[in-house]
Amino acid sequence: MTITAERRLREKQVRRRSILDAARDVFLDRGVSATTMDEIAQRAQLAKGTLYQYFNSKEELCLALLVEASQALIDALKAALDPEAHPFDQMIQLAREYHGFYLNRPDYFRLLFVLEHQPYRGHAADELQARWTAMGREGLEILASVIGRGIDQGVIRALDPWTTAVSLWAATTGVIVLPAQEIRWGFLGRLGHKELVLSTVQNFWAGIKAEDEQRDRDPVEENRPIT
Amino acid sequence: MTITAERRLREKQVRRRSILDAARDVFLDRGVSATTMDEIAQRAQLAKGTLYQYFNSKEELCLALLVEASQALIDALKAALDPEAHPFDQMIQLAREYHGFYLNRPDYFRLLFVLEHQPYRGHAADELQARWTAMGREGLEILASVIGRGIDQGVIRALDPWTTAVSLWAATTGVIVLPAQEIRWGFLGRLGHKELVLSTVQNFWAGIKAEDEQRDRDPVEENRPIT
Amino acid sequence: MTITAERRLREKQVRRRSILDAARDVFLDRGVSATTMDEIAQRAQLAKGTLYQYFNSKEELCLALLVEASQALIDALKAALDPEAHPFDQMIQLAREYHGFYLNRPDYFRLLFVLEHQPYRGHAADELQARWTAMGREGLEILASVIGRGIDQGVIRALDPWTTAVSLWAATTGVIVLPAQEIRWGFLGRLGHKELVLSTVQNFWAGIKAEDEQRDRDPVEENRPIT
Amino acid sequence: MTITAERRLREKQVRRRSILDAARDVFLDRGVSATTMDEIAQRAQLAKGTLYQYFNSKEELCLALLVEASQALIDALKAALDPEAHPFDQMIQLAREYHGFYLNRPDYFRLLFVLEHQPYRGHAADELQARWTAMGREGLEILASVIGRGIDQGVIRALDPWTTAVSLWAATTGVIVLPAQEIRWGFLGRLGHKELVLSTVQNFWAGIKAEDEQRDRDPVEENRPIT
DNA sequence: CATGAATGAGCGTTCATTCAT
DNA sequence: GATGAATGAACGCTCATTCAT
Repeated sequence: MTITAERRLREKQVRRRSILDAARDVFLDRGVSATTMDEIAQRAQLAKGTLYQYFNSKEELCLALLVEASQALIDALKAALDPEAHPFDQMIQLAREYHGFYLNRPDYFRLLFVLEHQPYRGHAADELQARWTAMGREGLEILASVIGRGIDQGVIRALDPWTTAVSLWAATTGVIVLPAQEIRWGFLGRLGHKELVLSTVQNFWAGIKAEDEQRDRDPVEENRPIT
Repeated sequence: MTITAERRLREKQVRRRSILDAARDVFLDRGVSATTMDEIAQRAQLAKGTLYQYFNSKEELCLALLVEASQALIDALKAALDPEAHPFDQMIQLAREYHGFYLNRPDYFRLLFVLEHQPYRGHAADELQARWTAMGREGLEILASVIGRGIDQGVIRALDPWTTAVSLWAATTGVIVLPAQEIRWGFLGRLGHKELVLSTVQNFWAGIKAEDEQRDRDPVEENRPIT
Repeated sequence: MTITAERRLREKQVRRRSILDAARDVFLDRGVSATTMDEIAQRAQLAKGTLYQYFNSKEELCLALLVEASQALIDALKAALDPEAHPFDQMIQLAREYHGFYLNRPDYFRLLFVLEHQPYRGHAADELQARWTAMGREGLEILASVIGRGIDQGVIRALDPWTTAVSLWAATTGVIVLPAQEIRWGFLGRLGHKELVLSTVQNFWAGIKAEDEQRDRDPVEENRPIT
Repeated sequence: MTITAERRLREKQVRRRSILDAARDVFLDRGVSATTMDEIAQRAQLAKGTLYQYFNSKEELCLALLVEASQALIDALKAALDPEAHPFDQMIQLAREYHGFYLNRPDYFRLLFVLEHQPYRGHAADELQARWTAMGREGLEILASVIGRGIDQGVIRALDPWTTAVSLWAATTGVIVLPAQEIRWGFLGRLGHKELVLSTVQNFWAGIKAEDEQRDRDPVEENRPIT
């Protein structure tokens, strides 16, 4: 009995997983609003009705994906951070990880930052909505605390850590997100996308470091894959 | 005769305007793909069929709005630029104007940079599509030429002007766009939004200026309203 | 005054004509139900509203065209008939004229015999409806009287003239109408269309002529244009 | 399990049938282009969306009906043909069957030969389109081969079998189709419709038979009902 | 619990007709 | 009388959701 129950649970989780995977793929192919539940069901090799046993609506399914993507990003950022390292190195670690997340999970990235999302004030999912918001803040706090430590150690000018974190994060995101708009704005220039991202971070560092801080070495090294 | 014809023309333009205004409002309320032609018609106090006398499709209507918004932005940027000024000041002028555009026409701004757009390769409106793309480039070129002049005058390091322009523009947009995501990411910090934008530009400047360039004064002054 | 009134009348007739011409052309291009009043107005170089000053509805416009076409066919058949000729020659005259009508006015022909027509029980046009029906009968009567005279003179077997007329007319129409269905039924065979029509008539004549009637010459000669 | 699946399949077929029946009825009432999917759904007592689970478009639904009707006609013609009989008798068999088809399935007949059809080059149903065309040809080939055998046996003059088949078929169709136009052309004469059809065939035979062929007997006998 | 057929409100779009000028 | 912009009821079709099996 217990064994059967366990297997049941395991199967349910597997099924939930495959629905999320399928939904993510199709959302990214077509955009959220252009995706139909039929397509998701087909990609997941499940009947359409089954989807509704795991998620109350298309909206909730999308939200679950957003929470998952946020969690993955936060986990990756946390794991990338060496607590012993110099604040500058930590910033670079985070930037590289952020860009690595973009490279390794462009699906999650687009889902979080490019795709248009309605306010999701639907008849369900208020809890998911709250979790999503909380996660956004959590990610920013990682960056803010790095900057705060840099200021404490005197290697960064006396700025507001939270504001600076927001500014850096937003600027970086703005650059990472660029390829999604390439259709409109034409080519990006001679630098590759990765170089563009890291040089933006480097410029930013140059702007916030304390006057006498000499650390200026090239942050662009190879990027280890994230799994 | 001529008087009647003139009035007709004027009325047509007025009606076209009111359709564009209504469409813009509803697009911003609901997002582009969730907006229905019925809603636009209702908001414009017109019959649905009337919309199709002015625009061949929803797509074309949206594109017309994008072209209009791009044009407004480009015009504002051009007007704000003092050709005699120091490159640093020009950068600040552009940034301030960009932010001013965001303040004065948040509707246009969201339309251009936040709302998701399909590739718009529909059965109409190819000319509009082309104009939109061209305008995007034109805007970037204004910034690139400022940076290019800065490099020529030796006040900016020897960077690629186009790449640097893309980087600065993307970073700035990333910051300006933040409030649209506030729902998700919580508060921005203690600095106001405008200060955040300008300090981002200032940091960027610090990163790209030539070593011996001393200009570092505070760019945050009052912002004159744009009409 | 009278002169002006006359010119007015003439202009009205000209305008009515150009509407009918335009409608006929577009009906034939697109089929009746797929034709829009916009297209007709455009082809007639008139405003759409003007159409409704000459015809109460699309339906009535179509009916007017049908009456006109019927009249043209009847007139052509009557004109082609030499009252002094041998009944066989008369039959051939009629057949040739019928086919000539198809060749010279394929537009009218398709309108009458190929295009699908609703019962036209609309809110107008009952009189036109009646005229159309009457004209159909009138055309058949021309053929029936020729056959009747042939029977009287002993050159055609003792058949019922009206029935024979219907049979000949229907068979001929069935053949003439073929090209309209070519899309479906593939090629027609080695004979040309005109030869097909006339050989059908010839076969029919061979079937109804009196045993001893020798007249059997080739009815296929050149066809004079009808204007 | 199998029982459930079987019943499902059966129910699907029943539903498909009832859609086809409803569509046929409404097409015949209103004409193809004037028929709306709403009307079909209402007549079938189904939701509109359900129609689209069985047919991809109105076009495909119509085409399916045409293929079905063609198949029924071809099957009937093949079944009616006695391969041992005299070519003249075979022609009469086919004509009688053709007319019988008209009597038993006037709905199918009108669908095939009276209703106007667009070229049907739509976004679906290319296979159906091909089947329809092929079936048209197949029907004609039955008649052509009868005529070809008559020529081989010397009872028909040396004509082109395909052309002659087209001519006979078109003439016969023209006569059979007459009642559909009765509204316009008034009564048919003293002979009944069936007699008209068969006498048309007989006249045709008289025109194509070899000089010395004597067979001329009355083909008009009672018509056995077709089920 | 999984299924997939059925549903029906809603979509973007069309077009015959009206009517103020 | 001529105009052409405005109308709005339909149209073919879609798709998130439900529910009997």
